[in-house]
Amino acid sequence: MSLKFAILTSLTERAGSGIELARRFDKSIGYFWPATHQQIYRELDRLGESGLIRELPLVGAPSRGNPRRFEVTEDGRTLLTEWICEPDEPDPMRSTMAVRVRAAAATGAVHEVRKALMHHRDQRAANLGRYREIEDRDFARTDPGDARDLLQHRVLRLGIEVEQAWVSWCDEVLEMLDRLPAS
Amino acid sequence: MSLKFAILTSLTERAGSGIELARRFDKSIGYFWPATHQQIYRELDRLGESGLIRELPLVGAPSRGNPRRFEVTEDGRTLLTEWICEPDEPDPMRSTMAVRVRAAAATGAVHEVRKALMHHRDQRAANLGRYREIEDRDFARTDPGDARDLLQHRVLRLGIEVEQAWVSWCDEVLEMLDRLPAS
DNA sequence: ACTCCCATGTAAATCGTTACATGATTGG
DNA sequence: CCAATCATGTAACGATTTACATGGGAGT
Repeated sequence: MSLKFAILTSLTERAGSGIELARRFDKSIGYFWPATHQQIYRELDRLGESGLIRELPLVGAPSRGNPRRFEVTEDGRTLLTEWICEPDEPDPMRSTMAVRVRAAAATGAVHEVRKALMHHRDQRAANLGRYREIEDRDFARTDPGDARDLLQHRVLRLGIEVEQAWVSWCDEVLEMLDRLPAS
Repeated sequence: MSLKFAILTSLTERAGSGIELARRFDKSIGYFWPATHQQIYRELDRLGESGLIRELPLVGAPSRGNPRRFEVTEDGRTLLTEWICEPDEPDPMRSTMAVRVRAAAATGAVHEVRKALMHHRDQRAANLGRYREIEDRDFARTDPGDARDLLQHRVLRLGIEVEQAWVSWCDEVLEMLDRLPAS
């Protein structure tokens, strides 16, 4: 449901082609709403049919260095700003790791979950590292910046804080496992 | 992908019928892997065909107070404990709220996001309240309990810590909006 | 008798993932 | 020229959501 608006947002930030969008999803807005290029192309078609985006005119023949590019229409911009105002229902949490720990508790195979936890912890720590690099690169300025910059920074901070919470939690559980008898 | 294992876990904790599972998903394991009763019935069929669960024999005719009940087979238990050991890739984050804030930043409609944020904050706070009630009711004992209890408690703590992070983040963004000029 | 809820299910639509296809083009 | 990559797309499947259907039992 939000893919549509994630694309409108990204195209509002800057007009671009399908592949460019796919790349932005891989390293920016996709941290909060992942999507593959297949999803994106499909959604671009639909958004075009609905008149929410339009294709920019190509100067020459469509080719590798001259791909189809899209921009948001006035209708699209209007719909997006209306959507911003809607009361937001939190997306339900969905964590395989949590299910694994519950499974460990249910079966009594408590130490078997250690490998999963350590791997999970490492992945979260890597995410955290990526986010902090972005923060240092893009938001390290001492002067406040404008409202847009501040809001973008808050979103990145959300990613950082959530990943931090995960890393701490994994560490706590791993410590707890260390204190348990080897079974 | 994890629904299968969430059901196996829940049936390992206690055998039960489809509706019972649906209710447990609504107030326990579903906090970390939500599922509707339709998903659950379909998955129960598949798990039965794969021999991972089996139907308990009914004493009388199937009826309201005498529903079909399922338990995990030895194969199911084996598969579940093997699955516990697999290295766990974190499920990608997916947050409509984060996309909304990015949209607010991109369009410049920064104050329009306030209503969404406040509603989101309230929902997160309500989740937090529910989790804390469960903690007080089920995990308030001073003696440590066994390994299973400890692990279950850690999972609940994960929920609590993530919701706390969300509430704080919403408060920070709302404060930030208060300090910005009215547009 | 009427209504509500229980327990199970079917159906359709959308969303998301994985695998593969195609032509064009750039780099070596 | 050949391989790798770019840019776009198709196809199929699985997962998820939403809506509706049904037959029975419980309560009033």
